Amino acid sequence: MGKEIPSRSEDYSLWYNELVKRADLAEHSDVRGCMVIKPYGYSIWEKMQQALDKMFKDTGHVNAYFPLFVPKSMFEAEEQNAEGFAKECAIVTHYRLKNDPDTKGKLIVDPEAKLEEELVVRPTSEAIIWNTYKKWIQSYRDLPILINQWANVVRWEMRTRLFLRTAEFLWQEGHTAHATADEAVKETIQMLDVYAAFAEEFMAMPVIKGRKSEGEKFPGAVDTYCIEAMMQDGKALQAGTSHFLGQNFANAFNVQFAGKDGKLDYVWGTSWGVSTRLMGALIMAHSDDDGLVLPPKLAPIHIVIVPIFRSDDELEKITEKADQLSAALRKQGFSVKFDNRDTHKPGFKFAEWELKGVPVRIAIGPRDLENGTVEVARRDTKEKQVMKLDEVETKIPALLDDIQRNIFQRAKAFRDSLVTKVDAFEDFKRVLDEKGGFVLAHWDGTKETEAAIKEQTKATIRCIPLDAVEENGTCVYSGKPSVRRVLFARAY
RNA sequence: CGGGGUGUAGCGCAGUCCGGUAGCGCACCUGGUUUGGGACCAGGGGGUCCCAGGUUCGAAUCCUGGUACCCCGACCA
Repeated sequence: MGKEIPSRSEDYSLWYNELVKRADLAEHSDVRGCMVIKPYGYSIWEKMQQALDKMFKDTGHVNAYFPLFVPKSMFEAEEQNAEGFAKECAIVTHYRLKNDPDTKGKLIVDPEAKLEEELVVRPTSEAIIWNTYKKWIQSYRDLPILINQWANVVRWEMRTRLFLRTAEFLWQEGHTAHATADEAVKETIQMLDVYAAFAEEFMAMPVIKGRKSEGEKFPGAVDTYCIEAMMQDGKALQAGTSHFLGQNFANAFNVQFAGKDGKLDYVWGTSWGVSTRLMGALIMAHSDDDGLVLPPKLAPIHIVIVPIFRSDDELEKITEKADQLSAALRKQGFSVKFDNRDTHKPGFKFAEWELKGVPVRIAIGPRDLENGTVEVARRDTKEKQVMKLDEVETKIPALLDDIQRNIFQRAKAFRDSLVTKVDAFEDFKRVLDEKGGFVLAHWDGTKETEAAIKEQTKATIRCIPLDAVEENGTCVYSGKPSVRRVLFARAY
């Protein structure tokens, strides 16, 4: 293993790939398009899951689990959705292998074990879930249904990248059913708000909430809402989506309920999800050329204590102090690692824990023992300070809070600096090429213009921001009238 | 799925053009000296050269096919 990872400015993609591997987050498996999420990476995902799961529960949702396999006929029931995903579905056609009669020790698919009906490996679960909801819903008294599931899904991607796009990925998908359109829309927006709050408060990643254009929305949805984040290379990343499904799936699966007046009506639906892609967002939003920078709220290890010693005797004395300090910090709910390996020098450990993004490092050496101090270093700014040993346990919580806040502020200042209003198409192209980031521009609302802009600039409409101000203008491409600016960017 | 590149020790790479004993750095093991920002010296272990065929006395090297990954495009969370 070399010492340095490639720098962001030299090769951003290489920096990202190397960082993911070197920080022990994930690696490519020998299965095409699929990755292994390693323990350190998975523990960050678990932190995300815990925070999100609590937010879902707090808003009245419960968890359940639906099958991985969806019969093809069930999958194709909602046509828009089926068409949208058709090109990237894995399909199970057989249920048995047998010994190859021609080659000893090899197996072949048993041609006699062909399934009556093929099974689609879920790229998303609307079909099986609405097929199930049909059995659960008769009356308005059965509504709403507010269910989430944590699951894996498969989308057969042509080109994959660790965390950002893999053939199989982990996510959560919420699927709710409501008696009125109004209630379903409120649910859609509520979950968008949950995602935005999670991104900003836990991931320390500022996001822009908005609605997708017709061309970018989820197949099968009436409206798709999203949160859009900005990465350090000036490309946007969709970090979460929340869909108002209207009655599309209820229609497709014939899910009706009797209202108070006894009349039958189709059920209104929503679905919403975030995936392990958030890991990619987290990495690209904050990390630097020395490695990961993790917000304390998602860091598996908050504080690492590194002893500096020459003799066993010194280590013993330092260990005593470190153990006391660890106990006091753990009591406050922090995760503390005492790195007492005698096989590596302190400098090596400093670099390694920086690579892994541990927010706070405490070094204790012979000088500190004499003076009753420790050296405290923060990962986000790399600043060091000497602290009285007996003050550490009271000062660390504020320091971690400050790191969490600072990471967010830094990301927000960066993001804000990359939001540019433009009115002329020449400027539009120039800003994308020279500066990158988000471009706020007027759009005439047609898919032809959207497609033409994408064709010529590689930029897509990321969203129509929910807080967009109503202002009269002319479309940056066609010159036709427009009433608000929309958010463009090149995106992951 | 199209264009380009790469696959050689755990990791990063040289060797391939021009066929002839498989190398380097890091990591690993042993011993010693070290330890406040990625230690040093000495010794040592480790290889189906991506896979399958072919050419050849002989293939990491040449030929054919396959496969995986990376970059650029198209598609997409």
